[in-house]
Amino acid sequence: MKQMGQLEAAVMHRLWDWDRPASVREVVDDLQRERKIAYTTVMTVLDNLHRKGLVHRQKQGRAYVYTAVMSQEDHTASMLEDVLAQTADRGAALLNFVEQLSSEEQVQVRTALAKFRKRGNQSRDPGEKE
Amino acid sequence: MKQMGQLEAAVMHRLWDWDRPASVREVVDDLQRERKIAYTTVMTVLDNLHRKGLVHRQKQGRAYVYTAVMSQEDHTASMLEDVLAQTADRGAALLNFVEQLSSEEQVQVRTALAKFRKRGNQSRDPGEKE
DNA sequence: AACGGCCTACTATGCTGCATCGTAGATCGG
DNA sequence: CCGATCTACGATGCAGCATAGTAGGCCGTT
Repeated sequence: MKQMGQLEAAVMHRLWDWDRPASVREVVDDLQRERKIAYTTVMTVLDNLHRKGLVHRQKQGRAYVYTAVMSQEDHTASMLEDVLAQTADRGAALLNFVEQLSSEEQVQVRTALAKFRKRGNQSRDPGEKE
Repeated sequence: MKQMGQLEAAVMHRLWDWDRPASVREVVDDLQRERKIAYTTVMTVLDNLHRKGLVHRQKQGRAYVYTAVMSQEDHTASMLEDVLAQTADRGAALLNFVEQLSSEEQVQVRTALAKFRKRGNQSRDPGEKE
């Protein structure tokens, strides 16, 4: 459901990097700096992303400006969740996963978990975002 | 690279469940219990999985017997890794991810990490499995 | 008011991956 | 030699993504 194509990903990365509403024009111009691509191609992609619910859009003057619905981190977390959802034994998969993380990352995760534990974990403050 | 289609996944799940070399015939027969499907369809799928390196095969008599190259848990872990690899900020993504895990799973992960830490992390003792 | 830009909507094409089989040919037990 | 069973190879259909052209609307400028 979240899986994207190359171009879609390239577009999303720009929206994430910029972290502000961006028009098709802006995205096209930025992509153009790397390769030739038609305005309508990018427009179609943004339209598709909108239909898929990955970006939100709003009319600004004549044009639409697009913004990513989720932060990249949340999106990644969501994809990780999707992967995990398809496995029979989540626990086992999780173990093998953290096992394969680098020591540094293991520390990061451990630290993060400790933090959540203190503040009662379970989804962060309600009323944020959304 | 690891992403599979529905049928491919159904086949892999059987190989994982059985945890032993299985022939096309066996897989077909099992799939047949749920729906009609041609022998060659399954054969093609197994052949594709073989080309993709997800299963290993060996001649046994006239037929090939197939076995999953990785355990399901390792495969899932590998996909999680792939997802994480595509993100810019692995750390942030990891945090958001563990944040969204259930309390139980957080405990599991924490326990697992503690275990690795004691035994100098890096791959668990061989033969433990599960 | 007509013109040229810019933007959206709609449509179309090509490619790739997966699902699905059929057919031909090899092989093995009778 | 015959039928059953396998593999190898090829064909078709459908879906998702990339790509882009065309038509028409809107707006500021002559």
